[in-house]
Amino acid sequence: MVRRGSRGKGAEKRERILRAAIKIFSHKGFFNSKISDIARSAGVADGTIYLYFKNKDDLLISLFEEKMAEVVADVRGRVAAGNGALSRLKIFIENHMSLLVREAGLIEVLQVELRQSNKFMKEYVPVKFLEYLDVITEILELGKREGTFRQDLNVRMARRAVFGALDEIALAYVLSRKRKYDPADAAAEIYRMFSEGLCTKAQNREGRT
Amino acid sequence: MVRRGSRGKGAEKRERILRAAIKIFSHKGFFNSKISDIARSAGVADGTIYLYFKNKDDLLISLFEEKMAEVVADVRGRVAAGNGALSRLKIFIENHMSLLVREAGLIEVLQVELRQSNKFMKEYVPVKFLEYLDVITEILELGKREGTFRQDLNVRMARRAVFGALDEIALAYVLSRKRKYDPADAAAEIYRMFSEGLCTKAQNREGRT
DNA sequence: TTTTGGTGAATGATGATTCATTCAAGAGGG
DNA sequence: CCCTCTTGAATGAATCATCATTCACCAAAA
Repeated sequence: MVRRGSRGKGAEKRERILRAAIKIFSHKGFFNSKISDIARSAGVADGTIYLYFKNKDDLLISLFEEKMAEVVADVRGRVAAGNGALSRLKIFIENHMSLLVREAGLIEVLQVELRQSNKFMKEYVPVKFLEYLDVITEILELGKREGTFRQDLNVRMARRAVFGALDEIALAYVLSRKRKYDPADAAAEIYRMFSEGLCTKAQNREGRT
Repeated sequence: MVRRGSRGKGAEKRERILRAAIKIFSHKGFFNSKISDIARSAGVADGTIYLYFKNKDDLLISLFEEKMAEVVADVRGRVAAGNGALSRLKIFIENHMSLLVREAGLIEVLQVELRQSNKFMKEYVPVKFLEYLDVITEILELGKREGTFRQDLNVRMARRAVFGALDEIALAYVLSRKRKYDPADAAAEIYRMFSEGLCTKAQNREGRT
């Protein structure tokens, strides 16, 4: 018997299906993607997908949660390396933009399907996505403690604003075939917009990195 | 014979269908909405919808374009009343957040379906949405001319950042049943984040409204 | 031989779209 | 003023294609 845990051949096949799902969903969107497309792309039979996932919805949600978990763990590690809130914010923004290149398909799926699922799959709470937002929250709170950021900054609002700006720019990048700008430049620009907007006046008057 | 131009009973019926579509799409999402749902809600027969719209996709797109055209014309008028880029930016942000209350259904549809359509309906270019972004662009360019905003501000990027921040916060508002915050407060917060981030240092050192 | 993962054709539901038919209202003739 | 007649809007039941999901069966491993 082949076990289907986190180790062994089963896990490998499951992973193949997830990768294929990312590819197909990112090309056609969830509703236009057929299970048989995904199966073909993964090199398995249609029915096999149902051995690993409850149904099509479950496939999408598993994809969100598992891949986002990796992204969150990864960015947490990177951010921790920065010292000070500004440095960490910079790392976070740069990492997000570089995901566009490293994990293009995944980001495309997240961007167009997350909202849908978020809104219409009643029982689904995007836990891992919220954790991603938490990483921003932690940076902002650190900044307030440090005195780098305004004391009256509304953290809940600011983290949405930061994520929203990143996400929208990422979306523009993904949608434009022409790839009009460089993600690294975009990161620098966004960082500047927010750091100069979030810093105390004292910080603004002095020179900053 | 009843004509179906922009005047007369035909237009009224068409409008009823559009309003019903907004209601149903915003509740269930495009793919989960049945034409028969919309027909019932509009008080017409299924087939009637095909007298006014080519197909389901066309219904969604017409909805985008026509309703966004109204929103764009409206915000243009309001923004023109402000003098100076900062004042205009403030008006734009406040108007966007107040749309959440005035046009809740429409905004919900735009937020979750626009990305989808944008990405997957190959021929569709969201003209009216781009015009909405142009309103921001014009404000930013005015600010640069005036000297209120940094000369090296990347307008294309900044307008996406502004829209993205607004959109994300609007989304959080729409998704949370609990209505955790007041759109007017949110507008003030966002305005502050961007104005302090976009202004030249000279502006920052002096007092501002 | 038994067990289990894997298969993919068959099933059944769903829902967009069509189209034969109905209906209402104006036109014109007597 | 009344009675056809014509026209096209409106209807909604029927059609038809499309998949998600199931399940009877197969092959390899134990």
